[in-house]
Parts: sequence; C-alpha cells; structure tokens
Amino acid sequence: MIEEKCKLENQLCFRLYTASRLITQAYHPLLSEHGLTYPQYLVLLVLWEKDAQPVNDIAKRLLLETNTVTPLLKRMEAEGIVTRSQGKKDARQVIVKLTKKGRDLQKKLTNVPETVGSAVLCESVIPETAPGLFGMLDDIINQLKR
Amino acid sequence: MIEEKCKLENQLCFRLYTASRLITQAYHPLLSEHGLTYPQYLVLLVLWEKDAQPVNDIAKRLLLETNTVTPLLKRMEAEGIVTRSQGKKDARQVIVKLTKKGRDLQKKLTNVPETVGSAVLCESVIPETAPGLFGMLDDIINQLKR
DNA sequence: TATATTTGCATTGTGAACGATTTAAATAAC
DNA sequence: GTTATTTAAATCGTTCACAATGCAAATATA
Repeated sequence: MIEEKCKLENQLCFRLYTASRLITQAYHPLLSEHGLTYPQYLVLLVLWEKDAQPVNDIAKRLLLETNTVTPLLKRMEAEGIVTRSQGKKDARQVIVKLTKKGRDLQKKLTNVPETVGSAVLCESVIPETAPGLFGMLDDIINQLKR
Repeated sequence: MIEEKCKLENQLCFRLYTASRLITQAYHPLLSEHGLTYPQYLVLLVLWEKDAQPVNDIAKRLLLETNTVTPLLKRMEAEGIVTRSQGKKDARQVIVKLTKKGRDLQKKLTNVPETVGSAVLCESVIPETAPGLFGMLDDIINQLKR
C-alpha cells in the first residue's frame, strides 16, 4: 500500500535528475573530442561571453560554489585552456582568462548546441514549446536559489 | 560577437542541470536527518514499491549503471538499510532487500514529497501545469535513453 | 560436451558536487 | 589605528556519475 506521491513516477526531481544526466551524456562525445567535460563547457560559455572574470563571478553565474569551480578551473588551466592570475584591484580574487586555445575552442564548438538540440528534439521540445519549458525551469530555479 | 545559441541563457541543458541540483539540495536537510542521500532515497522509492530486486533491476529503473549503484548499495548495506544476498535462481545476481530499518524509513519519510513540493511551488509548478512539465521531461528522457 | 558469447555485478580511476573548515585580504566598527 | 567582521578562494572528506575493464556464472553454439 504505497501512497501515490511516493512513487518514482510521480517525482519531479527524478525527472529533472534523469533528463539532466541524459542530456549531459549527449554532450559527452562532442566535448570529450576536445578534452572537455560538460561543466568545463559551461565555464567556457561564461568566459566566451565575457573574458577575464574572477572565480566568484563564474561560480555565481553557474550557481555553483567556489569549492566546485576552483578544482575545475585548475584542470582547465592544466589543459592550457585558461590562465588563473591574482587580481590587481583585489588581491584575494583570482582572475580567470581564456588562452588562445580556449578562445579557439569557440569556433570548434559552434555546432555543439544544435547537434545536441537535434538529438533532444521530440514532440515536447520544438521551437514552439521550448519557451514554455524554459520558463517553467527558470521559475523553479528562481524559486529555489536564495 | 557571440551567437545567441551559444549563450548560457539559451541552453536547455544548463536549466535542467541547475534545476536538478537545486531541487536535490532542497531534499538534503530532510534526508540527511535520516542519514540518506538523494540517490539513496531513490533506491528506497524503488524498493518500497517492490522489495527484493536484483541490482540490475534497480539500476534500470533509475537509468543508472551498476557501477554507480553497487557502491551506493554497499553504503546502504553498511548503514543497515538493505541487505545484499546472492540470487538463488541466478548465482550472478545480487538481490537487494529492505531491512526493518529500511522499511521503517518509509513512514518517517512520508511527508518528504510534499515538503519539497511546497518549496518548489511557484507560478509554473502548480497542479495544473505540472502534468505538462512532467510530459515534456518524459519525452526528453524517452528520446535520449537508448 | 567443449568452446564461445553473453550477462550480472564489481573494480578502478577521474571528475564533478557539496558540506565544513581554513587562510588571507579587504572592509567595518570601535 | 587597532580590532572585528566580511569576503574570495582554497582545502578536505564523502558521495555520486561514468568510462573502461575484469570476472564468474549462465547461455548459446559448434
């Protein structure tokens, strides 16, 4: 005698968790080809929009903590994708900048969004319905981030 | 000159990834109180519906691999929540069963779904719109799982 | 029945996530 | 100007995810 609300099928979180994992897996072959992971790709998206940002700005943008982002950035530094240097105005800050290799990745990865997009395309995710889905997820995110 | 499709804000995956993480965080205080993690809670949901399942059935239900589920189950065994025993019909299988402690957790955690649910409640996630969101996520998941 | 293949689970190694704590620099309060 | 507080990153420890590989039991094939 299980309550309906306690069934796996009725859990919003399990759907989000699974959908997130499966889409990340769809990115994997496209990114690993260039030695990147999905979270590292997110960092690149942030830096391509605006280069030379402190760790904290990147973390805030991705809604992550610095203890997640710092080791990630160190790996990217080791790969020669970014540099990390002490801030001039504020010596506590570490400024993350793209290297040439990091900038060049932008062209090489231009087609990633539509490649993954077409893999995800289905009845529910088409140009007409996507805004609705985006809006709902944004509302959830805004509700939960403090 | 960044292409629109390459902006963080236009990425479906980033939304799913973030929403999933934030909801999991919302579960954390409710679950850690009982020494559970979110993936462990998912295993319990599966076992509460049907006890005594082989590792593979649990993994398939959660769309995870055994190399993720096995160590997770070992931790749950160490906590005295489940037992793991060799299958009788098929000696390769490991059958996972709830202990009394594992069964008792069901009552203690009955109110978890609505507690998290109310935390997630917003304009977009209300009884009327939830089915739409559920359906879209299901479509994405079905599209991507092979 | 002997060999090959498949299947169920485990092991290893890497990279996230994240709570908790630490260090040093910047700012505020006294 | 000294002390207290806040802030930016980093460190540590634990638990996922997951690719790759290994191993033994079950099944298929020769």
